[in-house]
Amino acid sequence: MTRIDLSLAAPTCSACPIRHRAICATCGDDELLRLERMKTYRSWRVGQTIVMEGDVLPFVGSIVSGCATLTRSMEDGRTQMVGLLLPSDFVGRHDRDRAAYQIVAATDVTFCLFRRAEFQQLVRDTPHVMERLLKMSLDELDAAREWMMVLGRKTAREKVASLLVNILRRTATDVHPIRAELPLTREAMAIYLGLTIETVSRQMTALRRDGLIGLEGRRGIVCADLAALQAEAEIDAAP
Amino acid sequence: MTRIDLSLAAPTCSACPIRHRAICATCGDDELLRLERMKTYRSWRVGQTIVMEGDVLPFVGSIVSGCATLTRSMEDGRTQMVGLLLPSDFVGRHDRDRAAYQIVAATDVTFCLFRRAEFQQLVRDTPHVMERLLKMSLDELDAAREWMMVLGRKTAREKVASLLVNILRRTATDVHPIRAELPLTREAMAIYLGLTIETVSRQMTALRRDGLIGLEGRRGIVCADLAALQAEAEIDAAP
DNA sequence: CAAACGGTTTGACCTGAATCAAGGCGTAGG
DNA sequence: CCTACGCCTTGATTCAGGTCAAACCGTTTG
Repeated sequence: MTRIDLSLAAPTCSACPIRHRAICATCGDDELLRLERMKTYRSWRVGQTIVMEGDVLPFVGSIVSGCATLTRSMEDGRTQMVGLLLPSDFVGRHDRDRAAYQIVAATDVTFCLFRRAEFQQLVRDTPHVMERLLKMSLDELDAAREWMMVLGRKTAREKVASLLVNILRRTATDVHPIRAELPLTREAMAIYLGLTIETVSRQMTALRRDGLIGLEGRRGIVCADLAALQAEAEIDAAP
Repeated sequence: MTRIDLSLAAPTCSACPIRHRAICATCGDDELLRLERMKTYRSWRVGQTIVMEGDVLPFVGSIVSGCATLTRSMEDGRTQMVGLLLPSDFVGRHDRDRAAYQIVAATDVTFCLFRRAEFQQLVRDTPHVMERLLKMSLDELDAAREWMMVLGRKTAREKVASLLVNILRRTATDVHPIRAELPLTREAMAIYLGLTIETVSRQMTALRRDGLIGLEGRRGIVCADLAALQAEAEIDAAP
């Protein structure tokens, strides 16, 4: 196995890559110091289970780099992804000590973790941190509802196109043409979209055949015309 | 048309039926007075559109009685319900003035409304109201994720059974056998579950034929063995 | 009382995605 | 270099749920 260095010289918060987008975005220097004292960086490798459904979860935190998934499973093994965590997203409930979902590293991933009890105290002492948490939760609720539309009403082709548009928007590196590295395997995409691996694969092939995307290796995607892909996803152009 | 009285002698908050479950649950007498001064009761009839997607929504509020739905629609008319509002549920974002979803009265319905600007000020002044709002939002997010499992992975039969269990739990009148009045038409059930009217109807008939539920008129349902119905819904018995 | 109407049920048929079954392809290891 | 392994793609077939069409049923209206 290729060795990679998962240790991370925990940067000061002010040098943190997610400083201005995560839960700490609205914190001043004093609160940043307080966070600094309660935080721990921790990394997991691709494929590792971070917590199981129902486990005690003594931390909450932000994802700093990489990608993780929240999933729920039924007894017979059917699995649905219910959250996709990308850098700056927040994980865990400050007011509950058990995980409601399984969390798995979709790529090598690093979290900035806070002990729950201390974080909860910070939330209670600092109204604007609580407001930030509230805003982020409401945004996640809106995203979950958008996703319900995808799961309930879209065709397989529209589902795959919707996911690609989301990922291109959030993780694109180049911009003309827009290009990104998929943080998900075909299986993870299927679990996200309520489809099977085979259907995801067929739809990816079809979108490429129709000239809407290009595939570079297993994970790379390029899109010369994002508006066209968005139209395929039937995303209302409004916002 | 049968006339019914939709005016409601706005009760004092202390006499309100949702006093201990809604956003105001943690308020003391002083804050209740403040709410009292900013609140308005307003009712809508079955079928009325309360707000359209994208409309300016100058209020936020709680549902006091009846039932309303949050839906999103695509340009070609496909529609998905993304929220089902029952008494004590909270509607609207304190930090946004536009509705992201269409809100429709599923039955005659009464809301307790607060002007957004005033409510936002209350939230900022009163940490425990903000914490209450945060807790309710996180609970809604969990419910949305549960629903994603239903939409993405369950069969039509399991979907219908899941909805019936939810409604029986939240709105049951009698308890042995458990009985409730469905607040939704077959069409609304279909929009909730990502199915068609016909499939919902067939599954309702099948559940009755199999002795899992009884139907009383169009809206009444009875269930002698809720655990059996729950098993049919594949709901993990854990909690 | 007949006709109209909205919500619901039922039946016949069709189709999109699941399932089952091979293969392909790039990387890792013997 | 050959083999194994993970992941992905492709093809053939099946089936759950959608579509189209008709009829039912309780309530309202002329």
